[in-house]
Amino acid sequence: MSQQELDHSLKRIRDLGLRLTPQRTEILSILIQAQAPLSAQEIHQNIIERQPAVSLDTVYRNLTTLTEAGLVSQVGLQNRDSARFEYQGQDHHHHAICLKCRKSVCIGEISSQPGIEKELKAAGFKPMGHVFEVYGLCADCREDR
Amino acid sequence: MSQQELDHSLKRIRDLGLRLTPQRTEILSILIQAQAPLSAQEIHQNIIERQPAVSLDTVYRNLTTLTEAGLVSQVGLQNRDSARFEYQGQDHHHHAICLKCRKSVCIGEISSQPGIEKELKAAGFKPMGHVFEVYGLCADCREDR
DNA sequence: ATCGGTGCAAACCATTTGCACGTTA
DNA sequence: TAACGTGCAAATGGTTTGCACCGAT
Repeated sequence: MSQQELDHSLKRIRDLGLRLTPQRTEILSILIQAQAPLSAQEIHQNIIERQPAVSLDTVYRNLTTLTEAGLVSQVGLQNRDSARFEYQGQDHHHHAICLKCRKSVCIGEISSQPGIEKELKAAGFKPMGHVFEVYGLCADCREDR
Repeated sequence: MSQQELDHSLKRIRDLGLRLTPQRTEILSILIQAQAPLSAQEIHQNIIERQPAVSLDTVYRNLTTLTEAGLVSQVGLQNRDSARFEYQGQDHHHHAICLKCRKSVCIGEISSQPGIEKELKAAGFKPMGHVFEVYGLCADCREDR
């Protein structure tokens, strides 16, 4: 569970020759415990409850660093407002995002797409990742029953 | 072909009670002719070659209006820099976006995902749309052969 | 003792908005 | 002529950056 993920992450940080600062550890542990992808601002709010001096810039810089380290990944919302981040565990998964309240529900990985793989191959495109997001209305926000 | 799409779009605009301004028509026709999703800035550049007085704000406002009219859709890039827009024809399709040069290749619609549909139903989530984007390196930018 | 990391303040830049005027229907 | 749409300029807000100091290794 989370302690294990934190240990794994700290090891990876050390292995990459990055330093282990209290800020970095804190950001990581917040993301590991998070139930949903968080924005930089939300992470910052969360942190200053315990460490009031941590700046928003540091949160941004660490999110970049952790993303490059492969420990965190970005979750978009088609360029509407701010970016969201989540801890990148073993399981690759996606999200269904509510257009009204912004909450997101995790959904599993999509099945392989032979047709698309073939198209990419034909175009000479080298895929390195993908984004799949469903948007709509969550159970609380939909107006029909 | 494009004249037909333009006519269809102009009709839709009239049907919605929106006005037909030269700026609006121009933006639409640029998007219809575009080979790839364009950013607001690119559309603006393109427009002022013919109508120097059109402002960037107007481009933004029209992109919003046209998106709401269902004639244009946004293509993201996971919140990295600026948004891109493309004409929304009959066919629903997706993009493979090059992380280096930003060019994008169109790819077909993904096949239906029974597993995910079931998950969404269980969560009470009402899907209204989805985004699927592959990112990686295009034929020109990949370094291996 | 290094060199990466941090805080602060200022810079950036895409996008949005208020307002008065022009134009479409 | 009544909204709607536009241009201009200013505001907004998320994110980035320069710089000097601090602290992990």
